[in-house]
Amino acid sequence: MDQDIDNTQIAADIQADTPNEILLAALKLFAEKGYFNTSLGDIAKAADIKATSTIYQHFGDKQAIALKLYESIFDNLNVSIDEIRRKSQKSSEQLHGIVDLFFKLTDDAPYIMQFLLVLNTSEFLPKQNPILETPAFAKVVKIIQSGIRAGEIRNIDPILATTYFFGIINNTLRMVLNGELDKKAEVYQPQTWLAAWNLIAKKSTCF
Amino acid sequence: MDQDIDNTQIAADIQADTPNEILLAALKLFAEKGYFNTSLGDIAKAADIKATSTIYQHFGDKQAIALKLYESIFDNLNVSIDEIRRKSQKSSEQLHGIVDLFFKLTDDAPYIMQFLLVLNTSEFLPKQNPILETPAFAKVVKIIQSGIRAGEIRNIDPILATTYFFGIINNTLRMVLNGELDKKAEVYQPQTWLAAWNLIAKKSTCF
DNA sequence: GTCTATACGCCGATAGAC
DNA sequence: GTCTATCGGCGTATAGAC
Repeated sequence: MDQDIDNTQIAADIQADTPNEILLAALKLFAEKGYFNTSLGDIAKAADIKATSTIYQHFGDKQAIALKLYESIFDNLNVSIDEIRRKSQKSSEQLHGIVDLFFKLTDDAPYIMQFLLVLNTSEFLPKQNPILETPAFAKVVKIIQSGIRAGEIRNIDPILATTYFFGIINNTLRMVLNGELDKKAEVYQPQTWLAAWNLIAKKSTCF
Repeated sequence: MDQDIDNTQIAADIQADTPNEILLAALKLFAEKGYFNTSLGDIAKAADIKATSTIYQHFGDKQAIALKLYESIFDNLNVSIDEIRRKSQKSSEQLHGIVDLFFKLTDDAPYIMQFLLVLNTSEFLPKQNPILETPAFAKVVKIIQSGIRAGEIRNIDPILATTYFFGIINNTLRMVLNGELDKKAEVYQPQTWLAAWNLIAKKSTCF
């Protein structure tokens, strides 16, 4: 049991085995430098491995590493969203749960949020769904749709409402990730949540 | 005079000479496939040039092409923003002018907006300012600051207000660029402007 | 100013010993 | 299962003819 469980929480099965070391090193480097600026040599070094060939024992090729990361992150995101939806029926509370998750991840697992919000996965995973066509995203749209039916959310195009809502949330988190907003994400969470929610809520308090 | 002046409007000096052909080809390819998935061979072919060596007659290296694009786009953006600021004193009208420009560019020069909103320029232009530290961005913050002083805009952190405002605007444009929103940008402009403006305006009409 | 031809290096990927 | 050693190719960049 290592004590470096910082960024791994969401990164699937937490095992201190070599494949996971490789994944964590790759996630960090991809987030920091981008996929194409990261060589297998970089990953090997960061994972305390002497030979790049060792990587091929665990992954088919470089893309496969990125793919595994992509799948881990979205699988975990899916599970988290399902849990959030089970806890409450109200769209407002479900959305609040997702926002809470995103802000926590930004502070606790910034590499994962960098992967989600900043990297253009379609550039190195062309066969994979772009984030906006991912099951996780579809679930968010569903939440907003049912919020509209329930009268919680204004009657506008659900896709557009989702675009506005996460435009605010994600842009704020991007600004935190790149240091343009210099405090922890949690500092901005309350007012950012209010701004985003009031934007789509039916009975907005206006300020 | 060629008739393909589609995407060139903002791309600086419009001349049908070879350097400009190269820049236009590169812009298109970078926007479509990303910088690292685009080889000099790709650019040469798209620019109707037989030899990659010709490119080196006009640009120092591959990065220099991206740098020239970066400078052209931001120089033109700067000029446009200055013009907009000169036309009116009111922050609301200045912001509306910028929003109008962004939506028009998304419909008329999508490659430029892709470059601005989607590409991670810091991955291939590490020495250049990230977009958020660009003079153009600083001017937007200034507009919002003076809007706060004038009582037009609510008294919140100008950086945060800018983040919210362009979170909505830019995310909407990103959704148009990738086809997730399937109509022209101009279709979404009125309600998106209202959503973004009411979010930061002091006397919001609420809906 | 554009071409042909070619050099060079990096990095992804493989073979095979231990 | 990790290592050493090496290959092959792609893509950047250069030399030099026309």
